[in-house]
Amino acid sequence: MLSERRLQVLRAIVQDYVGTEEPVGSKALTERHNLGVSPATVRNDMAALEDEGYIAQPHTSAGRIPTDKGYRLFVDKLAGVKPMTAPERRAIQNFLDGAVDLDDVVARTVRLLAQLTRQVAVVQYPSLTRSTVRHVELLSLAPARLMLVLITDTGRVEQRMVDCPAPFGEAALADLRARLNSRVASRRFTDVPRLVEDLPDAFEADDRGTVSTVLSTLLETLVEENEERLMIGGTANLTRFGHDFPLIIRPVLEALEEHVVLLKLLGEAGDSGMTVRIGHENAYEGLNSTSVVSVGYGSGGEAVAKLGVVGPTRMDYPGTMGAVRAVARYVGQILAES
Amino acid sequence: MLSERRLQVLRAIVQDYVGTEEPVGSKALTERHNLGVSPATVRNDMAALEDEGYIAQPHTSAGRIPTDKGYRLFVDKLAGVKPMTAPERRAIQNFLDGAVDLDDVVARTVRLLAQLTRQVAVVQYPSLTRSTVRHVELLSLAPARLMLVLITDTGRVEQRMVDCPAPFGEAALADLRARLNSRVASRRFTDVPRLVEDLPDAFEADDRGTVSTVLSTLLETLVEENEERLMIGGTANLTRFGHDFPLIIRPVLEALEEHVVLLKLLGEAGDSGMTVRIGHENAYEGLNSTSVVSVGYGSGGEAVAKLGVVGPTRMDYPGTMGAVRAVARYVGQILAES
DNA sequence: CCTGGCACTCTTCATATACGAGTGCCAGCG
DNA sequence: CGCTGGCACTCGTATATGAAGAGTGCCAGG
Repeated sequence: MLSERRLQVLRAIVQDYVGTEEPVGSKALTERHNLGVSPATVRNDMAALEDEGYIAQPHTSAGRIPTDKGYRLFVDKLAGVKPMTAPERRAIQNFLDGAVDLDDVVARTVRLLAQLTRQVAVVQYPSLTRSTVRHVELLSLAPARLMLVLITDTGRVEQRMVDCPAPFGEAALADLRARLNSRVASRRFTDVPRLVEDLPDAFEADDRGTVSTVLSTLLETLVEENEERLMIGGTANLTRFGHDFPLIIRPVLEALEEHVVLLKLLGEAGDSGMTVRIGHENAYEGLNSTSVVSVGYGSGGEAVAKLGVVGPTRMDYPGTMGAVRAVARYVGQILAES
Repeated sequence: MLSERRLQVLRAIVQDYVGTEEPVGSKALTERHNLGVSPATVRNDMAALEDEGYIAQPHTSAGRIPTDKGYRLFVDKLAGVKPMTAPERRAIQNFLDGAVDLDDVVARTVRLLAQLTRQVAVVQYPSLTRSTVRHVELLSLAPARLMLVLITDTGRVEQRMVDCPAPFGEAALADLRARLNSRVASRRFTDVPRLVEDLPDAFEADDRGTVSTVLSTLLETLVEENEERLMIGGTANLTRFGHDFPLIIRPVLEALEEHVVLLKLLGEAGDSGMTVRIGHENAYEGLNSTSVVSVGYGSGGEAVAKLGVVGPTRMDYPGTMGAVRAVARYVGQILAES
């Protein structure tokens, strides 16, 4: 177990390195933080910390930098979440309050988060499977072509084309629409499959094919992988990565375009509370030199989706976590209001 | 006026520089291209080309690289559009044919274009104002809350929430829906404002407020700036920019996130045929070291939107133009089929 | 108008050297 | 036993120097 002072030394190393981007030496440490001990003592502590794998030196005779394990300890034990100041909170609220619909909320959230943290922001749309149905609509576009529109209580709207096996009359359409809504409105999406499974039985033989097609399209939209969407922003902040960045930045950009990868990443994060994945803790290789800070947000007590940021492992964790948490809170409020 | 040989020298410089990314000297030129003259002669030609501003040398006693003006001449006079090979064309078609809806078409197009050109791809959604109305739908979500859904012949779907000044009955809703569709279905979106302006008159006084609100929401969605959307992809290709790229790449990433900037850029491009904007020809400063190749696409003879790529000025123009043109053609076909 | 020759310019690369930051270790002190 | 100052050592960075090479501009001659 590490002594109290050694933990403080680690904390000081992380803070200085995050600030300066340069390996930090024993002398500089004692000057900038009053640890009450001499550089020689700090050197001993550093040697111990290095033995334990919390810090490393890029080259012999350079200062130390934290390892992923060092950041992990820092986040878990040595640092809290830095709360937003009152003016910052007001700014967040003002920025989000103008949103007119869900797309706008998500877009604004991405911008805001990117700006606050100066990192890449990732915001997931509210998951269908965690929302309730507000309305299901069926439009007839052509004799054998329908459009299915799903609307959730979180304001999300999904539409899908349905090619019917046979023409479908106006009367049957109205019937299906009414029955569908009476069964699923205000119900959770996860219950929908069970609630509609016997619907075709209520229709004439000629129409059952179409009804089944509509229902299977409906169920398809609820399948995970299909239903999750997200928006990213602030990629320009990747340029703040470091000097060596050409090699780092490319896989990160690639990962950011692979929404599936990001969704998986967010999915792996804990369901409640804030999750920080540091460097190699991220399963996806391209993100091995980044950290991902994410948290769920939702209108009530329950999270309907996640949001977060992706940045260099050398990031200001307390500040980033504070911003992410605050934004998630306000987004939740906005969703609850609408 | 430049002599024929000097133009060939310029062409050779552009080709070599694009290939090697290194300034090209007189000796290397005569070795790789059989111009039939000696390096000394080429040097004289180069001096002349430099006087005219077509090429420049990064440092004294280094080879020459083309200027924006040089690329311009190359594109206008010295190079054609390189057609896609038959297998490439088949691959394009296969890749696009699986698309299930417009979002999917656009997403696939972006991926395809980014992959073919190894540059950043930009694809605009079909413009509303250049499409015709397939269907307008009104859904009642709450007593005083409607949802307006617009569907175009190109498969684009836009939805907007409408907060009504007063509750709106089911009968009035059905009436409005029917009247609206009978007036605007199959008409061009640009005609819509004229076609609906007297609609409120047909309703009872109590409902006129709501009808007007619906109509003004409808008209709002048609305003340029609001109605245009686009998707980008392949940003990871920005890492292929050059060695100096941290300073170049940041403003480019910023521009790519500002869809308004990109839309303006595409808007300025010629309405028919392919447009190439080279370096400083781009009005937006952040894109001064990039070139933008864009072209309109559409189901019929008329373009409904544009697509293109953004890359370094040092790009393979003939190949890029060929890919952009081919993709635009196939996308047009796909849209016409659906 | 083209060509070969030639002197000149500059960048790049390798080598050598000095400098300094930072370390590890040790003996001594409280 | 832990902290401290001292000291020798390592090694990366910065600077200077020189050689090599690529490329140029210019000129005289064909």
